[in-house]
Amino acid sequence: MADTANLVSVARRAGVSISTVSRTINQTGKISLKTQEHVRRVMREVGYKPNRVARRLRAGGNCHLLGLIIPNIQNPFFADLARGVEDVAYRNNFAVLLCNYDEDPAKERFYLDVMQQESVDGVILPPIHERDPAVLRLAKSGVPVVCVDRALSDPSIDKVEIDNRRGAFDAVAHLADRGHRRIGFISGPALSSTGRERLSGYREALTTAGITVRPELIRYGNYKQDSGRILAAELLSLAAPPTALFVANNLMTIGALEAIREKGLKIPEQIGLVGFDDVPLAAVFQPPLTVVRQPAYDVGRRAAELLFARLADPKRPPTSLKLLPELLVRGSG
Amino acid sequence: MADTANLVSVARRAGVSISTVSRTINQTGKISLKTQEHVRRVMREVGYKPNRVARRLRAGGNCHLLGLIIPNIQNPFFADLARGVEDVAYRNNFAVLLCNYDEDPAKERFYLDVMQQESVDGVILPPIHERDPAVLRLAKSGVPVVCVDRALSDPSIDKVEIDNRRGAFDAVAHLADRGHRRIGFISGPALSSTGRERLSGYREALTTAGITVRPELIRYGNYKQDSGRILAAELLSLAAPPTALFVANNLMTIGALEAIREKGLKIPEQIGLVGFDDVPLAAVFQPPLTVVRQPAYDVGRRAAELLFARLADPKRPPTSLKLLPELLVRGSG
DNA sequence: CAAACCCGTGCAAACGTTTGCATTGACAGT
DNA sequence: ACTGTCAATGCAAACGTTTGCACGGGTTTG
Repeated sequence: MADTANLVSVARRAGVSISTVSRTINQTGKISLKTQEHVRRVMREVGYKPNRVARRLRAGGNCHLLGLIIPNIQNPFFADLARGVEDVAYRNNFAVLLCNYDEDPAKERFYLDVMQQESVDGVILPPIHERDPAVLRLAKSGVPVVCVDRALSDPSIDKVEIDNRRGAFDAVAHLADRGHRRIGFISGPALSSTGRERLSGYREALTTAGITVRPELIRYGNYKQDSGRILAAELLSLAAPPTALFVANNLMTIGALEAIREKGLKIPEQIGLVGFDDVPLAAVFQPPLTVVRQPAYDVGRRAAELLFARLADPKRPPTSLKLLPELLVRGSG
Repeated sequence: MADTANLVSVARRAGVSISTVSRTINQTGKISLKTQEHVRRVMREVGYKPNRVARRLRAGGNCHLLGLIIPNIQNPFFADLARGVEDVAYRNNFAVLLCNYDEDPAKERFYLDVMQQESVDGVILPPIHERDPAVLRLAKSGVPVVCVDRALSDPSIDKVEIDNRRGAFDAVAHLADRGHRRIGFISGPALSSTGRERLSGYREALTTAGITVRPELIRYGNYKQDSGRILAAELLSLAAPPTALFVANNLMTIGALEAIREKGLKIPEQIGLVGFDDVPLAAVFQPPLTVVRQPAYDVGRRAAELLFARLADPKRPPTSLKLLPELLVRGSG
């Protein structure tokens, strides 16, 4: 366990003070070119790597670490998003602290504390709901926060969202175009901003198409596979069942497919289906699934870029981005 | 930006020294029960949270952070694995530093450096290959390392693997049972240990079934979707094409499905298909996909548990776990 | 020619912990 | 009464950085 090279050993070996070494590394202060080169050579020789921990302790931030707190990395949407964040972080020599909070406020609070304790340079997360007090507190304490996917009521916070209303509208309008009049909707939680927006897009599309909104065709799920299966089964068992389903996220869509299979219904002949979120297998599915693709990777990428912009200029005005989802018409509805 | 409570402020407020506070927190040294209670009350009052950065700097490890370096979080296998790691970490009040290295040695090296610079308590990763020098160096430098999914030649390192040979054997034996005699194999990279093991399982199953191994039916991919599509198309265009395909991972299986669809072949009548790795949609696919399910979540969980065991007792003998995959016979082959 | 200035560099404090050692009473054994 | 022991606590060094300030010497300025 050879103790690693540090500023002191480099300085001693180069015959200069540790300040000089530090300043050559960070390009701060005036150091003659000759000295710089010499120091750099010594650093290479001993394989010096600055200690990020000491650096963060001293500088309290500004030190190459950012936090990403998401509901669940097993959801492909968040995996893509995380990847977008990570790629930008890597390009800036940042590492990413990843946490899954499972929509559990206690876990969220724990991880927000961790972020502060680790003095990360910034945090990216979908807040648990619009006025998430723990997130607001973190932001107020000076840690840059970027919200993704879901909004936070505070207008001073950078955010990257998806136009959920538009995505849902397009999907449902498409189903109406195909002649469907009874379109069931498996929504997200009534409390979530994404859930509400997708619901309003659904409503609006129906109204535009001159179709009455029937509450019995709307069910509220929790974005998990099971609820998709159960709620789809409920809808399909109605006396007057819908001829098409619109499902508010990927996992619930898979659940709905299970229910449809159990009923032995043929897609799209007997039941049309459009889901929110694309998934890897959707394009090769029989029939290929029509979905609203969310640019998840881009959401992550843009959020990270926003974060770096804020780090570079803490005074810049807050930015709010709204990315457009895309209806991929394949074969299921 | 109210400056956060620290040891000094707590100590002052409680009228004791910082050592006393520190020792109450860590349950080290002798502090009277009365003092302890008092200190704890003050800590609650001011909402004190120990600064993890300072702690790590001082203690150099043992400080609630572990590193996870994986090829790509967008691969559901690694997403599940990551989730397994994270759950165990959370239960132990640890946070996880997650990095994607994309099979790129430069990125891997960068992230391994980061791990050391962050003085994480331990690292979990699938090494890029068996004698990955960067990983060996890290391990030698005293950072506990647990290898997952792929092996490292050094026997002193804890590892959790999948019995790839067995998984491949079961899959191919199953296809042979169904009467297939020309079974194509889309393998992983020839260099990877998983690739080699799955290949040897494939060979063994054929031999056991009395089928000659034909090199022209074996193709080497890179575990990505494109190579699955391209190689499957090649196999299906042979003068004597295989009647069934065995594909060595999930993404390449999706690629193979694309190729099969382009050819207009019916599964399983015209072409049988078994893939390594389960994916969310596989069970509701038409036909449902027969796959070798890897217990990815458990790999992550066990690896994290191994890591914590090693932290608790650095002298414990190295452990090597081999988890069994499971052939899920559904409808595709 | 002194005063003012700038360049290149070093000294030492600070960041918030942990921990070896010293210190203080209290109390028991002689 | 004197000493050794022990429990409870405090002091200060250390972890590896960054950075404000000071300093020496050379160059410009009035």
